[in-house]
Amino acid sequence: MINIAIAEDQVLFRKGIISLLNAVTDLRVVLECNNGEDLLQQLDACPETIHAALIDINMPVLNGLETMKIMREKHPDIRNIILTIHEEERYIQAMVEAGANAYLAKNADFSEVEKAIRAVVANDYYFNEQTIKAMHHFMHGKKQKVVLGEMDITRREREVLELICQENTSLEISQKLFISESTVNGHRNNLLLKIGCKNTAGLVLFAIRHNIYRIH
Amino acid sequence: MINIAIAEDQVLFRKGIISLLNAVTDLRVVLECNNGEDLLQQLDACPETIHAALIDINMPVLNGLETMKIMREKHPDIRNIILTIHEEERYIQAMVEAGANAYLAKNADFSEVEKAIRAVVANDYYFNEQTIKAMHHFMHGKKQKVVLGEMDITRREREVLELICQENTSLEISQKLFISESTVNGHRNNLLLKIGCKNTAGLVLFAIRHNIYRIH
DNA sequence: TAAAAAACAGGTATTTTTATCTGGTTTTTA
DNA sequence: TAAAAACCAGATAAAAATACCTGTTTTTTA
Repeated sequence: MINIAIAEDQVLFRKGIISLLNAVTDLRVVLECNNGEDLLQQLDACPETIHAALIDINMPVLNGLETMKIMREKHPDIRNIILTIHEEERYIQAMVEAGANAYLAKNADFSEVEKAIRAVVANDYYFNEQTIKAMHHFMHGKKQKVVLGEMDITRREREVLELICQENTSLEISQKLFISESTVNGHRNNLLLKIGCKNTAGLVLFAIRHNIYRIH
Repeated sequence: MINIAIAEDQVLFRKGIISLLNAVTDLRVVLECNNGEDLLQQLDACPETIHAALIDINMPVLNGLETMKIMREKHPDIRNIILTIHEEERYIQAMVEAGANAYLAKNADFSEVEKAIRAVVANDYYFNEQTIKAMHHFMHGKKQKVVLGEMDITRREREVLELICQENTSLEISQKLFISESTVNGHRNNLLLKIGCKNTAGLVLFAIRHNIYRIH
């Protein structure tokens, strides 16, 4: 019997996965949580041995990356399977680098989820073609300048980026932050370099992808 | 017995929901599809009476809104339940206006999905507090300038907008569309006016909100 | 089917953004 | 706790985006 924990904030998706997993005779979902912090707390209180954890990236309170880093330290025997909508290579790279045992896109089919669970329990890791490819690109030095961006973006840069997303010009931003327009343009430029994009459009896309700016 | 169809492109989410629905004794998922076009085709070939359809908004080929409009004409007896990640009022408004019988966010819990299915079958409609609120705002004239925007944007403008989101400059866009840079700038300007935003950041946000550009 | 409206194509001038710089300050880390 | 790295602030020139125009062609609609 394989015991599974799942951290995923979308209730319906979570319940659906649990239903599918519990329908398999030797799989059992022992723990379910809304976010990473919840997972860590529940694990401390859990008497059962957990073999694998399905972890979402976008979660409130404690996100997937941070959660997994702590998991590696506090629960090194639990295999971490990332289950996310993000298919960009930089996510795969960041997660694998941080110690993920498997990386699955949410649009994978269930048989792959099952396969990944069995694989990580038996052989520690499960990497599909997409993941292997991302790792190759990473190793061949084709990695993005900023792996999981927001971590490497300074507070000031983040403030500027937020205001850019709110359609402010550099002058307006400088007035709101009480700095000169040139400085704002300096931050803008650093953002472009760090994120590795070409212009404002790229900055906005990055901000949305990384929840620096939330779209309504 | 209530027969249900489901159109949802995320396989895992779809399979999960189906597993949950089929676990309820008097609910049965008869039809599952990847997109709207698939749904319409399968409905034509389906000998069973479908009582309700769960429809996602973001789907390839034929999206939720277009799908539902056709459903209203060709299958007026089937109740359409929108099941989406979008919680913005303009989506609710657009969908209800187009004839949705219920609107649910994907982070609803399963009991609400079940409740909504029973409600639309018994009483045609199911609207929760959030939906009612959006409809009130709509009726009180607080609706956004562009309800589901893309309708008012020409094909050419949409092409330009897509390329803007892909971080192309006006010159690059002009080369890709075989028109002059000035023309591209003209389209850009019209987009700014129609959408009512200030700059590229606003254009990108609009494109994402209205699924003209899909973020990964 | 004419008239009207909308879409498409383009030009010019101004403003904003982007590419490269310099140097001081704060934070890491060896 | 020095040295190194990263952050913050800024300037200037070049490139790109935006504001404001004029026409032509295609679609609507009265």
